[in-house]
Amino acid sequence: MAGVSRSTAARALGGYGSVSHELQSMVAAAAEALGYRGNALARSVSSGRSHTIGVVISDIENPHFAKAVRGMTDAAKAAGFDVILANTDENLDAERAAVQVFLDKRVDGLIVASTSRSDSAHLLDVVRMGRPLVLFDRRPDNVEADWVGTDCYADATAVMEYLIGRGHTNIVFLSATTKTPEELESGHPLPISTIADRVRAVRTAARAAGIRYEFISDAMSPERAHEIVASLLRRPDRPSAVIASYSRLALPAFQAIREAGMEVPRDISLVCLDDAEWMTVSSPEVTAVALPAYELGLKAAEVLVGRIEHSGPDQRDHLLPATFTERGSVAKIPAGA
Amino acid sequence: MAGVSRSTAARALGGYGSVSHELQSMVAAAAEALGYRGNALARSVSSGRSHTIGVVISDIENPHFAKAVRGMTDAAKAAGFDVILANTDENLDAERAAVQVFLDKRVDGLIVASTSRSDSAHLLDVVRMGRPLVLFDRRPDNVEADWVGTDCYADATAVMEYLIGRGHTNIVFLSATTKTPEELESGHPLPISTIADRVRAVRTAARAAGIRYEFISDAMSPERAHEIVASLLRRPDRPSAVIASYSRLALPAFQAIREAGMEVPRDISLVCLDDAEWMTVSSPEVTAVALPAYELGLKAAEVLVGRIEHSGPDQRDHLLPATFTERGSVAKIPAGA
DNA sequence: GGGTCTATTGACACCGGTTTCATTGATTTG
DNA sequence: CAAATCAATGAAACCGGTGTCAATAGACCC
Repeated sequence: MAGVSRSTAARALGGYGSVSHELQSMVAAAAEALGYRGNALARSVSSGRSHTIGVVISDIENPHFAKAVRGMTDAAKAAGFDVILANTDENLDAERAAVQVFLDKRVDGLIVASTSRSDSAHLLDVVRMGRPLVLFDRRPDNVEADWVGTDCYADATAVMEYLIGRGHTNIVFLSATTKTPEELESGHPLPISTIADRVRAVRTAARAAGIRYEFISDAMSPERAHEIVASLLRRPDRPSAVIASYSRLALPAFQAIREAGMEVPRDISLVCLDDAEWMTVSSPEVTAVALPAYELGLKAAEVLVGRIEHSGPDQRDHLLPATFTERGSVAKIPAGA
Repeated sequence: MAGVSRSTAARALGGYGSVSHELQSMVAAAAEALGYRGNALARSVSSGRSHTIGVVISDIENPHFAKAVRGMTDAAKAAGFDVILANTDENLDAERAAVQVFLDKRVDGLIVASTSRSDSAHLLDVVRMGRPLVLFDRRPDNVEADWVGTDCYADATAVMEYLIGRGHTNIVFLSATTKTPEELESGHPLPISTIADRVRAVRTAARAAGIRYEFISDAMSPERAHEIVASLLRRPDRPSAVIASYSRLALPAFQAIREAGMEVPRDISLVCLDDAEWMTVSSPEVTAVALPAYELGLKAAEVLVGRIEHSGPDQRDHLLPATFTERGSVAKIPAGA
């Protein structure tokens, strides 16, 4: 329509090569008149860049990931990338499939919150084929890639010290993993690195202080967590404090306590290693560690984009600080009580 | 490597055309040995199918959308599609840009929670070029496409009847829109259809019952909502009940009431037209309308996939029921009080 | 045994971009 | 004024798939 060759039209629209001003505007006018829009897929096939990054997480309904993904999309958008999303529900096969599909779709890079610390062949594939990869939250043992996360060991240690400092001597750590409490106790390797770090921190701090502690795993669903806490409360040697591994566990725990006719923190204390909105309106408000989810996501995408564009060689860990927020859910137990 | 032509290799791997069993396995073996993976982009260029759907919402951090997106990804995954995501923050330009980019990336279909009821040229483009489109939550006035949502008018009416039934005669409706209260009052068209329906329901029910009511718009951020409610509480003619348009407004409202030293529902009642987790652990628990967010998302993606695959002609509205959940945040006011 | 049918295969054009290369004409240089 | 330089352009090949078509050959039919 503009009376030029395909090459010239492509140059005019693609903004590369050199085109005279006159033809430039003729082509632009023709494109406008025709309602022409470039085919980003075709462009990607030849250019090798899809301007899309793949994000693989366990569940977007989890507010932590929702915030993180928001951070990722914001950083991605600022750099001209889109985000394609997959939920794995902590299922390794689903994770592998998602990574594979995204690779097939030629994403420019991947952000993965891997469900496994050790089964990382699919991630090794990614780095082997030279696709930028950023590990999110969880850090697999043998994958050489950038990692963005928080220091779970330090955070859990701080919480333990806080509890111990307030006189607690019988603490339960509630988490969602398929490992048995005995396995946790014995230092059996855990599939998810963040949980592993927290368990290790609890064990180390409790032993150092010589206090009673117990791991309860298997709180896979909110319903199950509710049951577990309810039965915990009926025990004669009821613990003085419960540490919830994350907010989806703390909520049913809180409800179970209330339904049992007990009160936080009078009858039992509650801390969470993950913050949530509701913890600021509950009675009492819940003491928690607030993870910088949005910032983590932002950082992860920024690091990824950096790798995509500069492909520098220095992979490293990017640690962001969490903030411990004291509210009103932990009792101070008088010495000798 | 398998000693066959490109065509045959493609047929063997692509699973189309006919290939002898012998060559089929030779090609498979060669592909395996070479670690060959198809290029989904190239496939999409020639096939015209990208197996990707674009989702355009205002904010993934909003739990309503997080749940909805989870539903969408689940339905999409089941049908072999991936989801690519964009946040607009209720910014029309961002929405337009996102739709355009997704179109350029040749998504097979779009789900859009549009920020505007009337400025829908970009959506009309989508239907004009024959891309399947599903409208989510909000329904623009003149776009002929499937719509998945709830009946906001009916839900808000039910809440008003509940409040009126409990003796409330001075109600404030708190929403986040740039329109002034006077514009809301006069029936001025609102950009977002769900808010428009709610405002209309409140006005109609209040007038019918002859009670006092007031619109407060402009609660754009949680901070602003907090301020607004705080000043509301200092008024001599303090309203007896506040209806929060959605949970991100109810939370700061709840906090502001508490910080003012007042108590829900003794000093003021609170209802929300959108449910949230925290409303079950706050004291008191908050009466709210629970939107079936996950199901809405699931439905939206199912409808979209149906259109992509069968392209039937009968576009329609898909209404899902919300559930009113009475908890403890609304006082019963004795007649004549 | 000749003719038709059908499965299998390769050659080749196509999708819609990008990129290399040679050609052209104008401008700058010596 | 000839030679060198350079911007602008089109032809053609490429990216990595898919689809059409004709050639081949073995199976089947009478």
